[in-house]
Order: sequence, then structure tokens, then C-alpha cells
Amino acid sequence: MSVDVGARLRGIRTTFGLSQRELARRAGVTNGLISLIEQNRVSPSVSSLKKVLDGVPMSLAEFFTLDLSATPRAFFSADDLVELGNPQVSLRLVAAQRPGRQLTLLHERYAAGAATGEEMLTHRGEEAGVVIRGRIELTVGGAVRVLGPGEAYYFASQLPHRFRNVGREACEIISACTPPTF
Amino acid sequence: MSVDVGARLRGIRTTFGLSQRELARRAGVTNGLISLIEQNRVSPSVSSLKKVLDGVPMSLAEFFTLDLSATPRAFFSADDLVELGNPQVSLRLVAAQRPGRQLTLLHERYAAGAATGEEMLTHRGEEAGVVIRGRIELTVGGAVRVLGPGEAYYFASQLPHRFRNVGREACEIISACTPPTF
DNA sequence: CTTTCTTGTCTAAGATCCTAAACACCATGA
DNA sequence: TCATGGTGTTTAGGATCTTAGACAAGAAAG
Repeated sequence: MSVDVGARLRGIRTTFGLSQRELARRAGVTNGLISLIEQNRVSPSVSSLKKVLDGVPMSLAEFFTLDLSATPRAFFSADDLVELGNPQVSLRLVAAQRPGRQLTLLHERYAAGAATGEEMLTHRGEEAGVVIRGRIELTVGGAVRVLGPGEAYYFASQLPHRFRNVGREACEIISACTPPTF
Repeated sequence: MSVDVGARLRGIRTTFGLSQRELARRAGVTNGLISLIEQNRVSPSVSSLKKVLDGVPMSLAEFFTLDLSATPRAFFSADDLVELGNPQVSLRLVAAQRPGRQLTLLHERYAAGAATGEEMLTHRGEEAGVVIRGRIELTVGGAVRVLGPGEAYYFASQLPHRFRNVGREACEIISACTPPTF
């Protein structure tokens, strides 16, 4: 019952849209090594696995903690929000089943046509939000979806992501991110 | 800025009270390898590091997540409990700063002289508690302390631990443990 | 003081990892 | 059709990890 290092690395690399050569260049190793590791033809040393993950970037702890088979949901329909409050005070919670949440709320507003930029964002922490008004196109990893009022998102900020307001109306989002940055 | 695998392994091994040879025997590797890894003379392959950790036992994710320098507090004085409630409803929270808690409460009672056994316990999950009446001697890792009424504990159950009622009076504890076992 | 057992360290030799380079395949165009 | 640039794979050889066994130091008992 060994750890499938190869499948994990391949899943991460493709999620980030990198070729073996590109990841190898960033990590300072050869493309052949990436290939051998992904095929489980070798069990890499900790030091070289760390070099490879530095090219993503991702820590060893995150690498071994990651569960590819149980990828957390990235999108939630309006009905998926969990009602926590009572008839007097309504509290609708996003990703209620997700353990270890530690977020703070923000209020964002995207003008018509606005976006977070051409490049995909990728940083530490987690972020989540609810669309209040308008429509927003959200790309997370390989998945793209246009979210409307009442729909929500929740994903790890390490996944490459981008917001684009593809409508003619301004878009408002109640969003949250982890304390340190952003 | 590399990961100090050697120091981590040595810290874990000594915490569990194992010699290099004993850990090597359980893991199915040689004692020399343990020695070389702990001195950072080599960077072990993932497969052999996994074999070594299986002898503890501990997962790779737990190994790399562990932060030896910032070992969470194991003991809390009565004053260290965080008051969460209001003047009407008083809620005193144990280890409030600890992230990702998911515990359920129990009520334990130790007769005079009772103990959890000669062997140290070690299992998955986390456990915590507050002493209500009497006194209890608690050993966690290398640390030992006698706790009295109003004092509390919180530690990872993987750390070898043992409860002993060293007084003449019965001891009551409100304790909590993670869902799966115990 | 010896003997014996334990501990952690060190050293050649064998096994495995890692690199450099070539290879095969699939596109896209000239 | 033939180049060009991209992908992942394979292989020989040098670098590194891992083993088996010896070594030195300390503790406990005779």
C-alpha cells in the first residue's frame, strides 16, 4: 500500500498546465526525471522531490496531504448553501462540510468587462465568495464556469484562477480569503 | 532553505522512546540508514522514508506537517482557558487558538490509584479534557504533570500518553476525543 | 577491573537514483 | 513532402542512496 507519488505529481503538473520540460526547467532538474517519477519507475529522494515541488510551487506537506480522488467541490449552486440560522436570523454557510476553515469576508465589485488580468493568479491560502449581483466568469484549475446571483465558489488559492466579468452589468461578490495575504 | 528531515526524524524517534536499531527493526531497514538520515548525510528516497515512518507509525503527510519548533501547548492553567460567552452564558474554551478542532465530549472518572495501564497509549486523533474533581497524573511524550481541578490538557493522541490517579480521592474529567475511535 | 549489552557512528560494496542525450510521436506550415 | 517545434519516453553512465558489518563509547553487573 505505497503512496502513488507518480500519479500525484502528474495530477498537479497537469492541473497547473505545465509540460514535463517546463516544470523541469523551473525546478532545476531534467525532464527525464519528471517522466520517471510520474511512471513510478523511481522513488525520488526527498531532496529532489522538494526541488520539483518548488517549481510549482508547493510544499512537501501539501503534496502528501493532497487527496486527488476527493478533490473538494469548487462550485456550489444556490441550493447547496447550508442554512445555519433560525427563522429570525438566517445564516447561509458555504462549504459547511469543509474542515479547518479560517476565513474573513470581503465585498468585491467588478465593472462590466473587468478582470483580474490575463495571467492566472496563484498564491497561498483559500478564498470563497457569493455573487450578489451580475454575472462573473470564474476559472479554477481546468474548470470554467459563469456564476450568477446566489451561486458561490470555494477553492484553494494555489489553484490557478481568474475572475472576468463577461456581462454588461456590474457584478458584486461577497468574498472571503485567509488572513495573511490578498 | 531545505527541510531538516534529519532533525524531524530524530525528534519523532526520541519522543517515542525508540533506539535507532529498534526503529530500524520495525521499519525493515538498517540502523545505519537511520543514523545517516538523522545526520542529514543523505536525503532518503520517498520509499525508504515511508518505510521508516511505517515503523512509528506515522504518515508522510503527518511527518512533513509536523512543526517541532512550534509544538502546540499540551497543558493549560485555569487562567489559560478562554472565556467565550457573555455574563449570562459563560463558555470557557480550551486551546481556542488551535486550528481545525473537531472533538466530541466525554465524562471520565478515575478511582483512587486507577490508571490507563502500564503501557503508554498511542492512537490516531486528538484528545482534550478538564479536571473537575480530584487530581490526575498525565504523561504526554516526555512531559509529566499532575493536574488538579480547573486545569486542562490538549494533545495529539499519537504522542505516547498515560493517565494515573495518584491521589486518594476519585478524579473526574470532562474529556473530548476525535470521532473515529476511542 | 573485566564482561556484556546497549547506544550511535563510520566505511566499503552493491543497489538505486539522476542526468544527458537520443528517440518516437504528433502537430503545424512552408 | 519535408522541416520545425512541441510532447512524453528510454537508456548508458555517473552520482547518490542503502546495506552489512566493524568500530568506539557508555552503562550495568559480576
